[in-house]
Amino acid sequence: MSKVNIKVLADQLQLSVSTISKALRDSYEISDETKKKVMELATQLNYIPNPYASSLRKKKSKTIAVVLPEVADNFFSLAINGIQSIAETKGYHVLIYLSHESFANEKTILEDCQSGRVDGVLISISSETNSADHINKLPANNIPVVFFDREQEGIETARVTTNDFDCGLMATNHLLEKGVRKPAFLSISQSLPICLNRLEGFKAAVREAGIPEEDMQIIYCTDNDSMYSQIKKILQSEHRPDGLIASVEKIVTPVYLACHELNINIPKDVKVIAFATLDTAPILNPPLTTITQPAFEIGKAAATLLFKGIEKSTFDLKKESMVIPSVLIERESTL
Amino acid sequence: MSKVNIKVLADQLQLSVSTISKALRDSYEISDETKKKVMELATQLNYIPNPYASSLRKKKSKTIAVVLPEVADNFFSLAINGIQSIAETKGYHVLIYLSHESFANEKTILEDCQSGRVDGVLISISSETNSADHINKLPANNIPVVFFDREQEGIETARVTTNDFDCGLMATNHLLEKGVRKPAFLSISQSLPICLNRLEGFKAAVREAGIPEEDMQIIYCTDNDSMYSQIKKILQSEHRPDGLIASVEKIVTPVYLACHELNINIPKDVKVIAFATLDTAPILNPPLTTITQPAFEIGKAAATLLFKGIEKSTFDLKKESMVIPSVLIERESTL
DNA sequence: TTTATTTACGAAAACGGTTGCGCTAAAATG
DNA sequence: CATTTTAGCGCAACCGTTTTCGTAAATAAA
Repeated sequence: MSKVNIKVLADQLQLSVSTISKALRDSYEISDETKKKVMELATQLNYIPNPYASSLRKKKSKTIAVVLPEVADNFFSLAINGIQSIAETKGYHVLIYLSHESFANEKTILEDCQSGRVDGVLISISSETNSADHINKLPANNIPVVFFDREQEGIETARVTTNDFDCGLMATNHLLEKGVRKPAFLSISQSLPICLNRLEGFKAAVREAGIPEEDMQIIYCTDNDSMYSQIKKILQSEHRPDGLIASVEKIVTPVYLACHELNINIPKDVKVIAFATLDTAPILNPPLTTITQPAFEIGKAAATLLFKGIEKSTFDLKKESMVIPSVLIERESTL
Repeated sequence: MSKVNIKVLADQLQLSVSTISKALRDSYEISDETKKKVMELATQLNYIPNPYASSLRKKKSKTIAVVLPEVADNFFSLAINGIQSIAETKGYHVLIYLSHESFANEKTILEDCQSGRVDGVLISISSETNSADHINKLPANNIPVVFFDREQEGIETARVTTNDFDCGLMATNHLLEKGVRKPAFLSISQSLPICLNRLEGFKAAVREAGIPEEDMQIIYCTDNDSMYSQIKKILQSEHRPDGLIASVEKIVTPVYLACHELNINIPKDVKVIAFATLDTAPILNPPLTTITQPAFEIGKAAATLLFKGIEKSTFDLKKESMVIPSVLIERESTL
């Protein structure tokens, strides 16, 4: 820690600490001459203000928390980039917390966020979370919260999501148009709104198309480790689907591996479409048709909203809610 | 911000603030009876200590900074996970900073790190960085620094890297064994040690094998946007290589795309091996032979070292240096 | 019983900035 | 020339905790 503080500057210049403080913050109370002297000595001695002293007094930390389930996912990586890009320009610092998809962890993290450590929170909830209390405490304590991607119902605050229902519909219709008659929807959670909404879109499309109940499947792959064998089992069953919708990115690799292993041809035997931001999608075998979410933009938008909520007291986050549409990129996995 | 602080507790219990503080921290000076009363009221009123007040007084922030070029890269995502996993158990908070491969940004970030905001820094330097001064200031100011993956020479501190030279050698030898006679090495920087070391391995292997100078190529793809066309040009030239080594992950997609576009068959016409932690490697077309770096482990190891450096004054980071080997995973792109 | 020690707590000074208010001298106003 | 205004700066409280030191009462040792 740098040992030169305001007091050192004050002593050397024979001025009071308040004068130094004001000079550094370009206050109108201080003459240009003094300001210049202060600035010069400050840079000369490499003075760096202590942010925590300032935070303590001003009750502002210029820091936000980003709470997410994992970073080992392309979507969240890109979202973090988007968030950072905005935070940088605003002079904010970004604390990253990982819930590891655990509700208990999420709760602990959010508790700490009420300590004054952060001015606001961006959160994408864990797949276990299905209660709102632990999150509601934050706005109640004047800490603005913005959801991005994975939201939680029953909380009145801003959220930035993508058009999940429409995309579920779109993805399913795409498969149906390509001749799929026995579609299966692969999910990872029975409670996450993103999964539910995508699933609802799937159901709507299937109903609309008049697919009989027994020809469609909804499969929950909640456990990362058993995902591969679970998918293999489905592909070997007598009700083998001829079209798969992977509702999240991490389902893609097990699906492809299982198909290769079982000598099931994509797209001839089974067509595959996935919600993913994978940039290797075009070079997969075969290239994967994706519903690509604007991860970077979602991050940026969420951060922008949060900063408005933090800085403008007139701005009401409760009224804000953004939907940034995803795009379907057709490739050979659904040819 | 929660309005209940130590003073509120003190008033309600008719005790002094110092007693409360000590009770909360389980000091031996306080009777069990008082401690219990304090704890109870604290949880009842949902007291959450202000970390910045504590930091200010104790001159410890329980926070570290992670400075890296980008997060839109599998390697760094995994590394962050590794770092977080250790930080959590130690009760540390993690600030993420992105240099966007810019030296100027990196410098600004590191300057801020000297403010007392963080107790230590984990850094993977930008591709532009080739000076040490801005980093050396940190240890000089008693802020421990640990490099992970991308290090900078001329700085006496711990680093956690992988065996880049050996892997460069290994990758090249692998290609040569598979019949490659005109290898090309694709790099992104002329100064990054990871690139240089891998390149040195490449050179050594090529020399050893007696490949004539004119049959090997070293290509610098410094610009993200022109990478694709640059690679295409190389593949169309008369000196077309028959083996490619992608020294970093982000080169993979342009290489595959270019080959597909030009109808160049991997591995028949050109064999490809890449330094990458892509989990889609096995489902690419064709599956990609990789030198897979232990990103998660590197993150964990670096964080572990940093915390030792922070907490044990006897522990000398200068003497520490870890190499965690990468593994070559053979797939069809080099068949 | 006297003295020494322990136990349990409080007062107050830090930590490093920020900020409202007061003061002085010079400049502007009448 | 008397008076008000303004420019420029310092004093001191404050933000919420931690920590040193002091002290009174209770206990132990002499």
